[in-house]
Amino acid sequence: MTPDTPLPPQYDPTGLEAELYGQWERRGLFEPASDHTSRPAALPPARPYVIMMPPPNVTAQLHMGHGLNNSIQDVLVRFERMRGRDVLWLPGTDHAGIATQNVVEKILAKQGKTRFDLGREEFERRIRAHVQETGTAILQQLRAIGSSCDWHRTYFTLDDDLSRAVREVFVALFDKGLIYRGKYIINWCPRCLTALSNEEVEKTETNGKLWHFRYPLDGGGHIAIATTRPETILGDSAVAVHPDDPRYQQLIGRRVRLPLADRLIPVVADSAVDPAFGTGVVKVTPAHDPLDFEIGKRHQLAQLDVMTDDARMNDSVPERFRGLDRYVARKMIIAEFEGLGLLEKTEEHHNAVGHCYRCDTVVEPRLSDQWFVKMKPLADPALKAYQDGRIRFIPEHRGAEYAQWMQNIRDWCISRQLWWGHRIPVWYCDNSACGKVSASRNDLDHCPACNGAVRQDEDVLDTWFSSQLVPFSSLGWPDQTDDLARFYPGSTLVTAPEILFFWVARMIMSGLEFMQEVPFTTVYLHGTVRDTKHRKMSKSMGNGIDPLDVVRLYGADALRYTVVSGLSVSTDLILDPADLEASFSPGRNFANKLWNVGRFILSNLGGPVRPLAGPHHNVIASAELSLADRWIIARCEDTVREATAAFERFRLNDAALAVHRFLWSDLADWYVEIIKPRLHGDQPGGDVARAVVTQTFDVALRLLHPVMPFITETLWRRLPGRGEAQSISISPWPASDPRAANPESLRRFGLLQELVGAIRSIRAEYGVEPGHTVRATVVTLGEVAKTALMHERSLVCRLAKLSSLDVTTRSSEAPEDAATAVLSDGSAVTVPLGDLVDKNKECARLKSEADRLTAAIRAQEGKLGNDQFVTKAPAAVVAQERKKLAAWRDQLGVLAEKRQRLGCPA
RNA sequence: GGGCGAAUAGCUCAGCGGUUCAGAGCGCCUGCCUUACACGCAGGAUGUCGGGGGUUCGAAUCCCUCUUCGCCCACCA
Repeated sequence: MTPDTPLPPQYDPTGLEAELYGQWERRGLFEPASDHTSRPAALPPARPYVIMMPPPNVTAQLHMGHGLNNSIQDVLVRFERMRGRDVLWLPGTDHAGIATQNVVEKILAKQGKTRFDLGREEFERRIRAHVQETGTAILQQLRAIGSSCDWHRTYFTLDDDLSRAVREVFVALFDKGLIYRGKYIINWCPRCLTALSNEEVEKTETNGKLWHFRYPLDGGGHIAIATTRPETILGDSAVAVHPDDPRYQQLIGRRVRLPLADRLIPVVADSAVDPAFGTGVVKVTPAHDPLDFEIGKRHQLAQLDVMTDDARMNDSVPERFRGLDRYVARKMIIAEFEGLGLLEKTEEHHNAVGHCYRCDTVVEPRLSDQWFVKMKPLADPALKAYQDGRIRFIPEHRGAEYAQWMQNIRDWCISRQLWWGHRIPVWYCDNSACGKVSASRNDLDHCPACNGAVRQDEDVLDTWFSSQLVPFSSLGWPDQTDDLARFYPGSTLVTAPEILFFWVARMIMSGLEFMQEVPFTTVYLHGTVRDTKHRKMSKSMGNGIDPLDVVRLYGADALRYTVVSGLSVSTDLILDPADLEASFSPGRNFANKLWNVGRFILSNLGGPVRPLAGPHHNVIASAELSLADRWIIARCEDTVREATAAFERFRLNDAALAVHRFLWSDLADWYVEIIKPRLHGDQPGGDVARAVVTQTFDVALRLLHPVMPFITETLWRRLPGRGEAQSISISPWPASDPRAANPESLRRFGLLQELVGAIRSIRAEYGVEPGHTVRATVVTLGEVAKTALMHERSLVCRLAKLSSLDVTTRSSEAPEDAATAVLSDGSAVTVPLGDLVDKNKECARLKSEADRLTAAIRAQEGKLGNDQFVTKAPAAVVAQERKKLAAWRDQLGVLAEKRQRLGCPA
């Protein structure tokens, strides 16, 4: 669409948005280059504004969560760009180890194959091919919603550069003694066949059972234990009681015969046992429970692993259990205990069971050799950064969560038994006499100690190990690049609270460790997108909304407006997947309204617009300005201040709504209506009106641009003196100009609006035909108000459809039989009844209304006179019915009074 | 089991530490195709601001308590 094409009456974003985005991108407007001559002078501080996109999974499709997150980021980015900051918004994708591997394994499964059939190299190749195919989709989709990222700096966490950073970090931490390998209880996903970090386990409250079993004591008698996981009984290597528990003193040191397994195990005393839980006796299974593991260590107990990788019973258990799934084994074990008369009782018990965050399988605590990062030394500075105020959270209370996690941090299990990811850069010497373990930045082909053969660790690193580095790895670190110097640290991080610990906290820790500075100063955690039942939107639940559908049907601007105006700090965004119209039509309607105000203004400019005086882009009060002119300028100024402050405080909804109110309620509904005659030459002041409307509209477009970039760009370019060569996205942010503020005009015009509204109200109440004019008299409280109103008499007459307007300070001059309304300044407006109603028709109408009411009152009286109703119905209902009756009686009184005043026949 | 947040019109939410704060959008009702817009214009109805108690001249707004939702954390087997 060229600037000369006439604008159609309905805004249609189709095609237009993509075209504009292409132009912006081609012109490099989203790059932080400083050579845009048209870029406004930077406001202090001149530090670049850097925002780091939470990297979506490389194979992900855009969903509403992305839509929300990126809309917010883009609003902030565009706002700061217009304010003259050197802006970098760095986009990227995450290789998402487990998730991506799962996707490709699923595809393989359809062909009846597993990754083991293909072998590691071939499998990796397949994943790469898959990523290649789908990998750019999501970044392309981000363009569709207008995200103004710098696509030249796009990163992928498995890129060579970023992989180099990963090795650097691993080796540095290893050398510092902060990375170690060891055999501990870790969370194992029996479906993904890998270890998980604590954060990757989602605890869900489940209604389970607590079984009480009897273990026979060696030498007679028995002892009762309680467990939620009978299948691990076969791995028990002791029974523990609290050392001070008087009930069990004599048992300590004795032995019990473990049923089914038929082994003798000791009764030990350990203060980790809670005497109040269950029977006060706990079975100790060091290989399958973290607490038992600790107890086992203290008492040198055997660690007996009874399960396979995929959570079936292994060969260390009696033959009849071997190969059974853990839950089948559980049932069988319970049944056998029962058969032996050793099941004492079964209690209902609810506890939190861990699930894999990728596949939702119940996680098995399991003894395993894994790599860990010692977190305490990294967490302490990160906690301090928050306590010192170097990092702030929005909303603030999220900071407490962060602090709590940092204070109770546990070591991070970073090895994953996957094939898709950064392979752990550790080589083991095959020479058993040497056995050196080397972490290395470069691949090793021989042992640095003994020169013998080496083999690399088979495992890969947790995806988040690389994600945590992107604030600097994406800028070229470990090299000291110009980008790194210029853009680290960043400014704001915008993300969902779900990944506060996965990602945000770890970025802060690694940033402090390797860059000696926090990676960003503000963490804005926004809400979650939910459906009308407040369930989180997700593809698997089938309650998702595809943002691209919304873009197609309503436009990206409508999507962004909906999201931004509907989300306040610390609340969730509720959308109805079954009714897109309800959710997104307000945004579309606003875009269309804007479009039509724009069309109207543009088509009435009639040539070059005379610029008004003033250094800023706001127009300044001058003698030629009418009350309405001064009012809209003052409202515009208020809106500039309000929107700017709101954006600065992350209150994007407030900003959006402020501009919405200005454009729709003030500019369109009042100001444009008021200046129509002036524009059409019926009244003087046309030039002034054109100048004022153009400049206030220009300001409003710029204020709205961060939220609705496409439509504002389209309209803005058509304003006088502009063209395709210019872009609103790099136009200066509207400056506040104190001279434009005008409380007196706001007050006066407010009264005028009230007056017009009051007269319209009266007209509507009496059902006056739209084309019919009436007379009105305003009684003001003083001469000042009278004079002021006299100035605006013709305006009020037009807006309220009056044939005449008298203004007086004497109430005696108001008509006797009249409808009256009192305004907030104490003045009163009256309209003679004779103008409002046709006497005969009105009398008839009042009569019939009164008759209807009388009948209703009789019926109601009957109802309330009925004892059955009064005694049987709920008190609230009776009260309500009584209230109704009273209201009708009052109404009847009012009607009677009206009839009397009109002089209707009785 | 700890910690935190929320409860305001039928729906989604504002109301930013007391005194034009009882609001917006959607929905609903009435009337209008008024030469920018029916994705619109004008007018209108609706809430003892979750329950109870307290502080105060005055509270949706501050304090206490209860109820109901939601989130985070947690090795009670």
